[in-house]
Amino acid sequence: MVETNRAAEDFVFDQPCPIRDVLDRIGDQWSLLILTALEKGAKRFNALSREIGDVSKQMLSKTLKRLEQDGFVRRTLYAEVPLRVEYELTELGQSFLVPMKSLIAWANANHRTICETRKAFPSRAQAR
Amino acid sequence: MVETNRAAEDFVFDQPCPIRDVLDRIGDQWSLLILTALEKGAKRFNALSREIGDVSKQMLSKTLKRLEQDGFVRRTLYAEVPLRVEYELTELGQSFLVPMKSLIAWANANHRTICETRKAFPSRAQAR
DNA sequence: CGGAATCCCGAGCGATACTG
DNA sequence: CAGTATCGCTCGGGATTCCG
Repeated sequence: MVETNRAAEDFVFDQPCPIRDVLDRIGDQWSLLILTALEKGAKRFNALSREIGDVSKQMLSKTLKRLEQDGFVRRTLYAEVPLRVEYELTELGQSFLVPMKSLIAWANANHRTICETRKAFPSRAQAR
Repeated sequence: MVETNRAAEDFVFDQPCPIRDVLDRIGDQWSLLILTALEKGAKRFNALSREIGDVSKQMLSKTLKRLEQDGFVRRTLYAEVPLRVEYELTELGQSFLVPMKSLIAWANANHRTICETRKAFPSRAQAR
């Protein structure tokens, strides 16, 4: 699993289009939720799980690892018993939230309009 | 196909979380590309197809319809021969691009850092 | 407690062919 | 030209189970 196709695998590390690369992360359903949940401070794994609610442990784990790999989140392991692991935003993660917030604000402001428009659209045979 | 499960179907029209609803659209790989392509003015279907390049007709069609349904894009049909259809941004679509641009700017500014961080991450057995 | 491994289903999406 | 219909594959991600 480690040495499969080197060329294709390396592609992950050098995406040609920045915005698509970024959208792939935050567009994956959980990343943004996690990021905003961490905005108020460091959280433990199960605390995040409880706060977000409808995320499986697997996805929380995977998403956190990706966010860590991309430098949005820092993971700290405390070798206690029982184990304790804390996640917190890095500077990069915090700086990302700045432009993201204006987008969130836009979404909140215009969501009602979007829903109305959607309802008014002719033909109920639409996708999704 | 029109009258399946009413409750589940209506859910599409009234999403509880604004930002997730919005991200579902622009996170779908083509919406943002189309929106930015339309920023400079109205375009015809095939013109969009050629400009974006690697999008199939099916996905272009579906995505445009969703964007139209959500009120981001306006579709105008000219009953000529041969057929002519033009797509353009609505005011909503244009207003959306404002916060989106700051996010794009962030992505451009920090993409290199993200790629470096990603490369430096231990263990090549990462996801995606 | 904090994950990793396995199984599995449905959505996303491309390719192709057909229609108005 | 501007789509729609059908097919089939891939992959995200939930459920469940196992590990340190």
